[in-house]
Amino acid sequence: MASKYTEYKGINYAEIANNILSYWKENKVFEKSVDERAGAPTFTFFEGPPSANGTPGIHHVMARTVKDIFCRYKTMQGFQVKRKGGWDTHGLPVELQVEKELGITKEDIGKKISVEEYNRKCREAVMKFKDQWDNLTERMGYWVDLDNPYITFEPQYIESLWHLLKKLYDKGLLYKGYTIQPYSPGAGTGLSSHELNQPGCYRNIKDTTVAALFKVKDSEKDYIMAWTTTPWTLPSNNSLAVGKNITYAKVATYNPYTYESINVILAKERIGAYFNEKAKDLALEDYKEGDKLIPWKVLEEMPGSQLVGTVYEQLMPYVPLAFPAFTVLEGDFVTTEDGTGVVHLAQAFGADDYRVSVANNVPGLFVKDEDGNQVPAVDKQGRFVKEMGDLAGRYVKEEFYAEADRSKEDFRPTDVYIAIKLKEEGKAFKVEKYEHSYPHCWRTDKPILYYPLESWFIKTTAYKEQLVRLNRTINWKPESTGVGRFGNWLENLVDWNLSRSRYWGTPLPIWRTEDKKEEKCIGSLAELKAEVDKAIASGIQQKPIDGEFDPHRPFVDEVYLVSESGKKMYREADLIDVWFDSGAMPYAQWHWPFEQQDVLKENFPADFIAEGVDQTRGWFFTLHALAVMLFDDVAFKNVIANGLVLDKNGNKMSKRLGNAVDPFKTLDTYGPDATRWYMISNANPWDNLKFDLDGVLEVQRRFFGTLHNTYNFFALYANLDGFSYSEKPLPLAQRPESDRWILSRLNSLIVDVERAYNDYEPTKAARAIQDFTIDDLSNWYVRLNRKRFWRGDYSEDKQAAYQTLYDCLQTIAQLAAPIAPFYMELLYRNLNSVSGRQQEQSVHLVRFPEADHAQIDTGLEERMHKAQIVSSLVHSLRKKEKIKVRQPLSRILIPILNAKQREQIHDVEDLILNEVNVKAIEYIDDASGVLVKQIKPNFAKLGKEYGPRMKEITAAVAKFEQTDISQIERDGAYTLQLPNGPINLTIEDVLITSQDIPGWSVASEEDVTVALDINISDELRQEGIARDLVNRLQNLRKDMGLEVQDKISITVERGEELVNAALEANKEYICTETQALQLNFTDQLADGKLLEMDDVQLRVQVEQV
RNA sequence: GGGCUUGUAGCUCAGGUGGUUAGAGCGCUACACUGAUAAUGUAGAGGUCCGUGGUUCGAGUCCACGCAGGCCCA
Repeated sequence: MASKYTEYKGINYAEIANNILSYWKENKVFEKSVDERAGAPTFTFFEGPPSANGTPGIHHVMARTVKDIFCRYKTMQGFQVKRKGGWDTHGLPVELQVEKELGITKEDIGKKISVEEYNRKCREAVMKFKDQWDNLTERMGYWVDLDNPYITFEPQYIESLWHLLKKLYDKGLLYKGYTIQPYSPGAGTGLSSHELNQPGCYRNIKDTTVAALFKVKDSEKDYIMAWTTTPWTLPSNNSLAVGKNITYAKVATYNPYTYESINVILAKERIGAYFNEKAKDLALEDYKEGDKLIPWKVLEEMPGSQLVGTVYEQLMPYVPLAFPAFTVLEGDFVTTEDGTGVVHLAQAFGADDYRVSVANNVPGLFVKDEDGNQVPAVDKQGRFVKEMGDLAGRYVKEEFYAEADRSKEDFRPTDVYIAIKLKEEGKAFKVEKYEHSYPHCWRTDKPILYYPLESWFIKTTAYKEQLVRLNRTINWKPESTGVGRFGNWLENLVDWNLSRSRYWGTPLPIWRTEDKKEEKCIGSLAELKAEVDKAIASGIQQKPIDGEFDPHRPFVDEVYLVSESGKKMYREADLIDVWFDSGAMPYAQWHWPFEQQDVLKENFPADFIAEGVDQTRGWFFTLHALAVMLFDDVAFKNVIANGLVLDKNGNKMSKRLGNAVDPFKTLDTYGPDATRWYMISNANPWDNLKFDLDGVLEVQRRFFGTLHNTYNFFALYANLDGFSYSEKPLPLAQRPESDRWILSRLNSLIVDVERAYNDYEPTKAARAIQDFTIDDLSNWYVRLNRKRFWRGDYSEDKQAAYQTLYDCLQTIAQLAAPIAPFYMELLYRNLNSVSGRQQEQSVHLVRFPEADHAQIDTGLEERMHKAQIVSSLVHSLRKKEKIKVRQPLSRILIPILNAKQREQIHDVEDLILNEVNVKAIEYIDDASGVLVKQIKPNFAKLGKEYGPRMKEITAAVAKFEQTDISQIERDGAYTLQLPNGPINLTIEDVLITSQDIPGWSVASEEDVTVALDINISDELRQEGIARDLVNRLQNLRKDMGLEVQDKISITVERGEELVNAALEANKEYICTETQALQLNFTDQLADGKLLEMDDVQLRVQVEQV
């Protein structure tokens, strides 16, 4: 055991962190923190896997600090907290990165590069920055098991995924359906939103638009008007959508192309876009064919809800559809920003169209292909199918035609062709070119179509109710993300589209015969092996599955199975959504159920997870969905959805803009503790953080600097006195008021911090610890008690001071360890290496402190608060009167409003007098006859009772004289005679203060008022001089380089009478303070030093003895 | 366009259930203090509590409608 506490001259926090890191490694502290808790209740944490194909950023430090805090906290509370790391390895970003590096596109896969080679590249790329990630993890102090992580591309992991998929399949939750996706006919492939968001994909183009007229069935001449920028979808129209809160108008007018008399129905707000205001007043009957101004008149108005259900005639009757096709529906996406306020729907060619049609059971327009399958009216090359009469074979977009065809003289784009046709048939009201932004395929440069593509889905909608119900049991931080963002998402749930047409990912384990009549879903590698053996037996497959089998493409595609009826089966070519990979990690990370069957019992569901709020519909959802569908349980009980880390100006960080903060550099410069503390204390994790390095510096200076100074102060004197906490702790009753006060505050702090951690409010915990350390411990307790540490013998009082300060530091180390694991470890070890009071090797192995409620004395805390107010007021008055604190003053006056207040201040009198260098406090009460009191109503209390009468009460109380105040104080009651009847006031109904003492300079705060007697007697003056001299002598000692414990001898040259007297009178005081063994006077001092004081000079000589 | 979220001092943030002088830290200015000193104390300047309406005796706080930023989704 060390005999001395380590003292520090300077401190390098980053270096400390490195030392602590080595200490943890050497002593396997992390491993112990898990292993030593074996058998204890578990606290389960799930690590959301990052992808190592990019470098980590500062926001990862944020997210991982949040995770780390609660894992460390729960460990300290005695739980066993296993933390298995993980890597997310599949997905499009990996593919795109590889393609970029190799300079290839998706089309080259299978041509310039084999799928096998391509996937091998992906596998390498995805771990490219693993070292950097591991390095960051370690250096920021994130404790997670990096040696046995789960990796989503490993065969065992994929096998678990297959098992889960099969469970879903067996429940009938896996089905193949359609989804409307961006589709490029030229490339023959669907596009991801990621691909669509690449720069240059959205372009402004001019399209032919049509405001089409849909005739209301059984009406004479009523037409509903809908506008579209894609006229080629009009032949596939199956319904119209209106907004239920939009007001529509029926307008009598004439068809501008056929001149027929018609009534047009459109949103009232959109009339101006289609009708000329000048023609409004023209008489309808005066209209002649060809007139420029077409008269119009609003016949009636109606809400959209009234239009819903209206049946109309098919616009372009190529393919008949059964009722309820051609019905007006309600659509929440309808606006009056542009168009007519009526949206034409073609189920096959728009996501909204599809959703609304399906929801209303309206059939979409499809035809049967040669295999009897339902297909849209436009084929995958972008051409109308043969059932479409005169349109058959036409490409829907002119860009799809060959250049040669387009340049022919009689070439008409299909949109124009349709527009003309509708004009001629009297079904168009307005045809015009319109410029808008439209997505293009980044490969072919041609416009995309929204087109129905086959996909595998998980029928999450079947579990909507359970998903919503169980979500209510989850503790979300912040709550709004759970009930709002996530809750709404669940309310509007759609089935989970699992399919991805890509190469690097988990293959869908479904095999089908060519006629799609037989199907098998494989749930394990063993099952696959067995099926393959069957296929080999039937001659369909040659190669058996061995132990080395990689279930990725292309190998899995080379596996053919045999159906029950003996037919060859092919794997469905899709990969699954990578979110399935990560959502299944609770099970797949343990290779469940193939190994460690029991592990789920102990480690599911998670007690806690944390990730960015952008994961709400990603990881948070897939975790929840799988847990609910497969296990009828939540996947996690508590979740923190943290916000973004922005730059200091509130802009998104990006490497391109150069405003990204380098996490490694930050850790190098400021150390992990200040970085973590700043992130947690500055704002709640779920708010966005404006990351400012100056803020980290401030945390370092203010919090860690203060704490470190406090420790250093303790170490300095404890070493001199040989304090090693070997004595028994002194009973509270034997410790002075200020010790009992700081211990009371300390125990209150423990209560607050524990509550904050339990509520997943790390910011509150950090701020509470910080405020205690800076305000209570350093700036009040240590400042007031400094002398107890360095003056006199090793008395009981001194022991009390050491023990008290030690306990505070020790407890802070434990409370703050989850947030600042390195520095708190240092503090803990520095203290315990001498005292040996705690046996654990690390603060992270110690149990979290438990509050001793017996030490909490709220009365004492109140009293001390009064002392702080009085001291602050006296300082303020001294400042105003320009009298420095070193000059003692005789007394302060405090008006006393009641007995309690007097008692409170009296109990802390010594502290106050000491702090402000005043000899006495005099209390003035009513008997003195000089008190002037103010009174005002207690609004909070009276307001509840009298409400509207507050105005008159306030006015009446404002008119109170001193005698009225005395009366209510004396009687405890007072009756107000008011115009609207009398009101009885009690003493609790008013607030009485005294903010003035006639003839004195006073200051007041809260209910305390202080006056300072500024008369300085000779005696006080002399004492002031003595104090000044002590100060100068102390400085001189310091200049001479003396240590605290060195003794001196002082010789002073006699000077002014007052000064001489001052020194004589205070000789003993001066000697004690300056550790002088003697103080001698002489008439002449040859080589003394001239000390300058405020208005005197003194020649002295100081020698070490 | 929808959902969620944020808006309080130059900056970062506090401000249970509405209650009458809206706070803290940093920064700035000035003064003081100095056996913790790369600290500390005191004072000062600095506010349309995003805006507009409303409810109320009373609104930073509650309601409605906007504005601006952010995230996610269309």
